Amino acid sequence: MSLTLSQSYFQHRDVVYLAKDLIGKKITTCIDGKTTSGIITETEAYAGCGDKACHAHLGRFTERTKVMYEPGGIAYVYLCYGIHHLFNIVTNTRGNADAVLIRAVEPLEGFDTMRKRRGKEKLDKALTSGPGNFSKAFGISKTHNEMSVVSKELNIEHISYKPKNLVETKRIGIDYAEEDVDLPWRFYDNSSKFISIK
DNA sequence: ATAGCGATGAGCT
DNA sequence: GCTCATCGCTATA
Repeated sequence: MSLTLSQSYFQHRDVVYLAKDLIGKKITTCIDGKTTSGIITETEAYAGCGDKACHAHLGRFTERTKVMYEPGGIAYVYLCYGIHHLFNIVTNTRGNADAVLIRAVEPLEGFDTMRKRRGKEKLDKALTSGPGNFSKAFGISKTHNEMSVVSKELNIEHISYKPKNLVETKRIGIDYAEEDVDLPWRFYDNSSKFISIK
């Protein structure tokens, strides 16, 4: 049994709760006619204006970040290091600019499509672990910025899967975030090998 | 107009 | 563990 998560699910006010709750959910993309899916194994929460690691810190509102202020349930995709497309789900209600970064998934369907998009022969953990790798394997790019995550192309379902060893720890790559660097807002299922780094 | 740099990943040692 | 590719975003002027 599975249930597609609704727009209102993503409008929950606590982005940290959502980041944790999304571990073990199933994410599916149907892009360029190719279906790929997997179990979410790693996420991070970014908590809007008050979070020094968040792109919307202090209400920063630019061409890039404006999508974060929309009501929850749409994608925020941006280019990192000029190379990697990083996929986030905007959460909370309008004006709050919270988001959950998807950092890794464990593949379920579309192995051949993922391998082809990644240019990899082997099915090792690097196929879909790490935010840039996940996005590439699932066919997500900046053209999907602002797309609904309650759609045919992109959706998330509750499935009968329970994370067996849920770890809470500090976020990756945000050394500039001063007193917010150590917030335990990264979550991963340590029973999966599809994790970016431990 | 432009300098500085980043929510990374791959390859090599 | 270390280097570096690569370019859009941001702030500053």
